[in-house]
Amino acid sequence: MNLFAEIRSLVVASLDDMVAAGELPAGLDTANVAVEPPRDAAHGDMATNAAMVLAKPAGMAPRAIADALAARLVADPRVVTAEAAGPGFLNLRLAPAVWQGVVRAALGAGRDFGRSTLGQGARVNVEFVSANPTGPMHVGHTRGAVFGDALASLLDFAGYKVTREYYINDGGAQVDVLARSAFERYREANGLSPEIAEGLYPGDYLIPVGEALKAKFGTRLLDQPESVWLADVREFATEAMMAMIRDDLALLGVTMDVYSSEKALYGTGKIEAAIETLRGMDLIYEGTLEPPKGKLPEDWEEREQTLFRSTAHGDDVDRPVKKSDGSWTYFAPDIAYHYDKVTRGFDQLIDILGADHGGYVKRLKAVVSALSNGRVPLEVKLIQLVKLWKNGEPFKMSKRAGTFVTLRDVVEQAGADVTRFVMLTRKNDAALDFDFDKVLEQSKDNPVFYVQYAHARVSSVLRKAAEAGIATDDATLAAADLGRLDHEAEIGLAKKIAEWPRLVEIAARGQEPHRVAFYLYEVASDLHALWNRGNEDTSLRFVQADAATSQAKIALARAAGVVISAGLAILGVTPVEEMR
RNA sequence: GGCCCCGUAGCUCAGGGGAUAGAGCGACCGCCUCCUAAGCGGUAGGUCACAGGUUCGAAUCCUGUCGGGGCCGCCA
Repeated sequence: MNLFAEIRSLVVASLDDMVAAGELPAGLDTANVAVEPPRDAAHGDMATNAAMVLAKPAGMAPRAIADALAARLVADPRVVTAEAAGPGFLNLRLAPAVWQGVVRAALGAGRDFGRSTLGQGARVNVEFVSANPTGPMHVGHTRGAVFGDALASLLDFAGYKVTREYYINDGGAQVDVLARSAFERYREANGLSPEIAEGLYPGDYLIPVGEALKAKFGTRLLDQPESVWLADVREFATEAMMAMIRDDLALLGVTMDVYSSEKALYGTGKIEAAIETLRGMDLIYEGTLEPPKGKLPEDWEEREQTLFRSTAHGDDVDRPVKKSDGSWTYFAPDIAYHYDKVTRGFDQLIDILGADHGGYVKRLKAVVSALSNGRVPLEVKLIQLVKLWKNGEPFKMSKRAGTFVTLRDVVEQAGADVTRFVMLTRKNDAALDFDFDKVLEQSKDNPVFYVQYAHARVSSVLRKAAEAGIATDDATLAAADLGRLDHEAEIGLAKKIAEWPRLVEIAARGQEPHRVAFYLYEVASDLHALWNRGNEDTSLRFVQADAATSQAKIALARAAGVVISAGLAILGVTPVEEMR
């Protein structure tokens, strides 16, 4: 139930009536006609730009269209007044019954209130995290994980069929490094002193892997050359790392639907097939790249390479798919992987990458564009840095200094709910400050607390009502006499609740889960404001002496709680029943 | 050199064709004997980096400039 969409339908239908009555010329395009909340609440409940949009094509004055449209709109019982204003806006005021109906609808739908059919069941693949399986997840991964998961939930809520996917980079040189690092820990487990050479991974997290290798292989591998043990140790260590990463993700409440392996692409002909497909489109050739402009790399040499003609699909330069020794570049399996996603039948692909991969976006889009013949759009969402703060100072991360902050560190200190909410209070492409002191603060200055507190207050109302012997199940509340909700502050909260279905669609269209967080803050703010007014004006308290009035007011509170819990569910945050 | 992101109130940030540009913090003023104060109400504060352009209308779209950050190269 998107009230704004309903009123827009009414506006468009009224415009059609005007055409039929000869008040407007036929054939007008109403696509740009919008019905939105006005910037200033004093203007009314909703505003439409119809008269301004149609004035020019209709060859009429905006005011004339607005007045004629107004006359038709007020005939609808939902519309109380329709007044032309400003440059040609038509401001509408809706009947209290409409807002009361929103409360009833929210109670009826529960956490599904606001669910949309916008996506029409389109299949979307959201690939996120995709951290190298060489160590624990760090803060940067955490933000990507939270964003990807929330975006996936948001799209699901908006009517898409979503697959959450993790691409395991287990095919490159870094997993060999992992294997060698783990082998040293294996030697250590066998009483030898490990030699963590420069370039190997020194982290303690590999010590248990060494122990496990000992348990599995005993001393058998100790005197063997690398060629004997590398593949086995690599596989063992990679699996151990992935188990660790899955645990980290679980800690955050993130569950993937699909794990795809880069390694699995090798030796199956999938890479070759993808490249050959491109070659069939004349997009693969042997050639030489121009040297990069500006400062030339010291070891730059012109070499003939196998190149992907990504410039044919919007990239700036063509990209190598083979190294000069004939092996694939890291880009080649990525081509095959995206080809795989396309052939699995997704209607839309979303990649969530760290901002440092920004230079990679155009070639990925070129791949997907080419391999899907332009059918499948690829959207790449870049995740900006997280800056950690502690005790009022920036918390510098350094692997060497041992101040490397893992996902586990963050979640253990701040909790999954707080971590998630805070990381969703910024646009993905803006840097984020994560201040350990502030995120745990129990005050209204902390948005996490503020929103949770609002939800807890709703629960508190329900508990109080129950103690007073008032029935507060949703069915009873929905059947309450909501006509008693007539105070401007109460109607105001109902109006905010009415925005939820519209917000879901806006956020989903823009792939911007942060909008949900900001909206929830507004709902919480309105609820707190109403609650505070109860201090002065006891008639605005939710629990009243008589059951009927109480139920109407509690229905409103409950509807706000429903929206908050629906929104928090998208963000992956648990709504709390009480503050502790 | 090229590409991407960013520049909005003192600070942190929303808003991304539409009316007088918003919120929180900070500042200033007022408020707690009581029933809902881990507070509440109010005020001040902005050439939306700059310059052109498109439009009936630009913080929003386009071009350029300046400033901040990121990326480039057979490393994934």
